[in-house]
Amino acid sequence: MELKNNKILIADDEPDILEIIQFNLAAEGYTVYTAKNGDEAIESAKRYQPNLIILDVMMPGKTGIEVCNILRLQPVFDQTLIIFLTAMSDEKTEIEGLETGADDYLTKPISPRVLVTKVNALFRRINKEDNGVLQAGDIQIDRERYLIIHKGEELLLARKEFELLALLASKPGKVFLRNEILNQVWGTEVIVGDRTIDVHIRKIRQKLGLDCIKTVKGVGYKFEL
Amino acid sequence: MELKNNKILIADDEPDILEIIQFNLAAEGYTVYTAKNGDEAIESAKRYQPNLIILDVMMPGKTGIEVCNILRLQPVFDQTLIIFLTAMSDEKTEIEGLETGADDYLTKPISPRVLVTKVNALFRRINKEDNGVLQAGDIQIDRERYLIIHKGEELLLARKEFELLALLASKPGKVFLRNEILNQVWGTEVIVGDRTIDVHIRKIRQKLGLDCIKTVKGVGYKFEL
DNA sequence: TCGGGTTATTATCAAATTGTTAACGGAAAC
DNA sequence: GTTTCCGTTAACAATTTGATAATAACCCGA
Repeated sequence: MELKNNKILIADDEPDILEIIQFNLAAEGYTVYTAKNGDEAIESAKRYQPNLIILDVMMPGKTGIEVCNILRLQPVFDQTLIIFLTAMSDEKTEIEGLETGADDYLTKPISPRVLVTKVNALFRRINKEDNGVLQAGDIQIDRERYLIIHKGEELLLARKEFELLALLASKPGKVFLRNEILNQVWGTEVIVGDRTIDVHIRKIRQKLGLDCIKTVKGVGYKFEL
Repeated sequence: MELKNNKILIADDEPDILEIIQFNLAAEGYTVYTAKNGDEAIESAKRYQPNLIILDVMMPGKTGIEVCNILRLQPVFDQTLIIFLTAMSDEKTEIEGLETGADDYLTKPISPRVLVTKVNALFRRINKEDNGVLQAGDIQIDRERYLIIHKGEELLLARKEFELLALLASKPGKVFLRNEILNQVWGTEVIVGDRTIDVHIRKIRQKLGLDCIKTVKGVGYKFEL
């Protein structure tokens, strides 16, 4: 049903727990990496750039909280989800963890079903494109079928046009800087001129027939109603 | 978005890289200093007290990591952001750097766009006021959507007007000297006459229809109520 | 009240930014 | 092997913005 192209890193010093979690998440379709201690976790995190990191708090060497603190220092891990595994009702730890910016907790012993549920819930929250369809105003953006639906009519956009519109519509109202647009739609490697964006914007406006993309001069573009 | 009164020091022994980085960051409105080796870097850092230091790891004399360690010893550089430039995927160095307290990494070859994005992101993290809504009296300043909301009505300001108002409203009551305003909104590079500020103030007053910007004769302007 | 210094206002011009169109090369489709 | 479509660019038009100059209005103290 879903394309779970999400990477998860698990760090725990107990091999049994590691295996249970790995098995259950892999069965859900996630790509799972493991680490046996804090240092391994940091290394793996940097290498694989996982979307979610599950950290045991009690680990030899660096604790989960220390790992979290170190990772959060880097913007790369700004958006990364982090879940802590704690021994039962360790309130002090929870408070401490909260401050380091964890997204959720799990207390041992772990129920595989609870785990999977929480993980799914977290990702659902992040990937708004839940069922592949992004709703913005009366416009539907179907990522899976790569088309726009406006008032029942299906509209076919070219790839770049589609991605550009999808980006803008992903946060209605937000002004996207030209830089942001280039990064998200064209990637960081390619170098294209500034006019390129304009031309694509124009094509979208033309095909949509709606004035839903506003120009904010000197700043960028935004999608609005 | 253009509160870039930030100073950046770059240290690299390759003149080409130095120039590329300098050019791109200067274009973003940062004030940029350069150094050709570790010792120069330390000297410049002490002299200019930059907000961000970009250090090549491999440099003749002192390496970037050594420079970092030396600087971090002094409380003055406690809060200074540090980014390392490393050869491609040198994980060992990255781990080592992390421990010395770097804030981010860039791997060569450098993409100017990635560089600019990361630098902006770092500063945004420090100056948290960047996104989110700033509430001042019954006026909301929405940085993300780049508009002013007053009594439910959305008001569009030109870029400089917006930045200027955002600056004044960021500290209601505080009198901003003309110099401060110039530095914050126009940056230290650009040179504009004094009347320019007046004109922008006037436009804001006009568009807002409110008397919320007070003149403090001989001193500057302040935002109030 | 007058004068010096400062700010307000206005119109104007230059520069920056974006819009538009056409055209070209290349990839994909036929 | 054509043909079509896409992405990009260049060139130019249109628009908006920002800076300045010139002038009026203001405030304060002498």
